[in-house]
Amino acid sequence: MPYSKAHKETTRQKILESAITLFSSKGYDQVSIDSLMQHADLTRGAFYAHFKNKKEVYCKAIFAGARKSMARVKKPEELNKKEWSRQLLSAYLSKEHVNQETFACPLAFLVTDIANKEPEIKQTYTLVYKQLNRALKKLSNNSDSSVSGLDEQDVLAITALMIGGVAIGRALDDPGTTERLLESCRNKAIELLERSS
Amino acid sequence: MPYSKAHKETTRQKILESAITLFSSKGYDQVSIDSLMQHADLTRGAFYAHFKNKKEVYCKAIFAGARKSMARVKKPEELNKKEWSRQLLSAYLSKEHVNQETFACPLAFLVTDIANKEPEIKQTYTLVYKQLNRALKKLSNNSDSSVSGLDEQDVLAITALMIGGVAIGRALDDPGTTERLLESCRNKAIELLERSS
DNA sequence: GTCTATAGAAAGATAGAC
DNA sequence: GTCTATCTTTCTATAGAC
Repeated sequence: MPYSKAHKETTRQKILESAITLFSSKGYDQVSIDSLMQHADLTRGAFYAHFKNKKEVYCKAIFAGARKSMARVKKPEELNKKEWSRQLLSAYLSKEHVNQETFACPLAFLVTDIANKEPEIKQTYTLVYKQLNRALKKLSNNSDSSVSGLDEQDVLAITALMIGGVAIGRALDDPGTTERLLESCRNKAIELLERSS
Repeated sequence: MPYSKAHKETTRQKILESAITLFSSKGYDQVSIDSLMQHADLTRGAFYAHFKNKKEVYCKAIFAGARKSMARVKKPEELNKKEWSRQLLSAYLSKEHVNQETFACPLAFLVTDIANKEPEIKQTYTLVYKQLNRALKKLSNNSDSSVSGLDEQDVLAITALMIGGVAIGRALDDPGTTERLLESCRNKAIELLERSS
């Protein structure tokens, strides 16, 4: 056995990383399996030893991309939940996120890429969307306080501002407008966040 | 000349109508010129007598689709501006809009289809986006009142909720969540709208 | 597991008849 | 202006050598 199991897993991860980057920035149809594998320093043929087909790697990329984004959500010790959630909103609704310099949340980068796709893809998106809402709700629940945190309406509106702001910002051809849009969404989202305390 | 100028214009409009419907629901890559022309009861070859290429008809469809959506914004006499803008938000952030039963705003249906496309396409989207913001700002300016209406931050946040809410709603595989999302965005947007009065 | 080669299908765009 | 036929490119997926 010339290739170890560990090596296969490493290769698979490399492909998945490329998939997250490329699908987020170009969408499903604009990424060919050829370009994907080239990005991962491999050739077309090797793809099918790791994934069944293009749809499968797309699903896995959405899931892994969201997981990767969420991994940044580890709260530093010195911050309380409220301060941390405010910082998160600022990082999400930032020029750097829009320009894919820090990370790329599939929820924002691929919103309209999902509609009219296979059920499996829509289910993956829905799952990840609910995870984000749950995470935000949890963050707003300050354990050492009597307040109950955000209700569902607040959470849904805040994540809509996050996803909508970043998605629109990426579509615009005018950096000034994008910057003001991000600032507006940041301010309104933080307002909703802090109103509950 | 067996075909009149009027006939050509009629045909062009028919293709454009098909383009609005199909591009909105499926996105740029999932609509072939063949399927587009079939939807307009014509064949492939006739396309190029009306449009230079696929990119051009996509741009025109975004512009015309937005114009068509905006045409519904004619204010009935019996409503004042405030009541009318509230109704507009409800029509936009509705299940019917998400399901493309009433109309399909390209700003929401195609947000992430635009990023990384040609400058001309991004410019068209940006133009239409600014039109929507301007229209909302104007509606909030109650002429027979001393209040100045919405400021830019409010407008940008409201349209982000509109576009974001509809775009996310279309991506979800769970009608219940979509309904609650739309309701949340409606409520928060109306709240922002009425706070300025 | 990864490579090259290729089958088979689909798409954008053009040519020429009517 | 609209049609059919076709050129050319690109893509997904598979086959077989190493």
